[in-house]
Amino acid sequence: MAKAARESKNLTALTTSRLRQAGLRPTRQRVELASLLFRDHDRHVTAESLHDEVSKAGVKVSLATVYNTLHQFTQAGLLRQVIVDAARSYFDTNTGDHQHFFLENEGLLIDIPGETIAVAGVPAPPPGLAVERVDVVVRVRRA
Amino acid sequence: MAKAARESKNLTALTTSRLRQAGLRPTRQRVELASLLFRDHDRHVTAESLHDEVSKAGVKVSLATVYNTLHQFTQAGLLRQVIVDAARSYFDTNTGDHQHFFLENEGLLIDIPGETIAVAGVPAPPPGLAVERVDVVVRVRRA
DNA sequence: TCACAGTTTAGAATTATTCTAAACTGGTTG
DNA sequence: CAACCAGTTTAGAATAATTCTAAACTGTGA
Repeated sequence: MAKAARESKNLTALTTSRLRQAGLRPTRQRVELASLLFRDHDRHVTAESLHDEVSKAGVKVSLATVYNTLHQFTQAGLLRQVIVDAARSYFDTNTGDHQHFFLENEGLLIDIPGETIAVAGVPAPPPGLAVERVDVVVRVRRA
Repeated sequence: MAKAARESKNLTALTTSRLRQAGLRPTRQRVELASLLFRDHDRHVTAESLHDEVSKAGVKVSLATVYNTLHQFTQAGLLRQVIVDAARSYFDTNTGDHQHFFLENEGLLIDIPGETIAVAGVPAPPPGLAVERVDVVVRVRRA
């Protein structure tokens, strides 16, 4: 077996067990999307961009499935949704504690490691409410 | 002239000059929307919510005009757009330095004064980019 | 009072996203 | 290993927020 094929098989096997552990049936589509997504640990995709990517790779997956899958992965804790743009939703393969630069012009997200930024003085939330997350978005533009 | 009418006339006059200063022609619709918006200094509205409010007040303004006006006011620096919800855009009458609690369940925004929260350690942006704003959103839920 | 640039508007158009109902497919069972 | 079925995928319709368009209207300066 050629090296590339061996690696691909390996990736598929890894992805499959990762999905199973997350309680998701490893269907062809989910394995293919997950393989693309989790190849790198700091990817930021849009439903549209991921659909383009998977399509260009010659794989046939409907846009509806991409949406479904992104939401399922998010619920399973494999992805995190990032809300920075009124026009579309981003999903981040980095689910750990971290923040973002957002390039408003290009619609590009860049991770800022969690230890880098410190947010002090967050007041106690109104009674009966629990803090779920503190998001910091550093909006930047081409000067 | 009755007290209420006198106050209303006063508000209208104030609003009118405020709009003129912002370089916006004080049309009936703009004056009416501005009067509602800037009565309080910490309002958070949605195009839909503002349109409902103005309609219930018996004023006839189209939804398209509400959208136009919110964007014009934002460009003129009278409002600030807040992006916290993938489903809709919020506009904030507080344009100063401050942050927000966002009640995910209710879709409600609450201001956190600018001095309260301190963000330290924001890294220099990638070359050629300038920081435009640092947004902090404290997402909370009913416990 | 006139004229016109700037506004408003109804309704169509657009765009991201979700829904629906029918076809399909992993995984399990006999 | 064949049949079954709950869970998935899909095309296309539906939805919802927002923007666009072209025609009617209105402040404002002369």
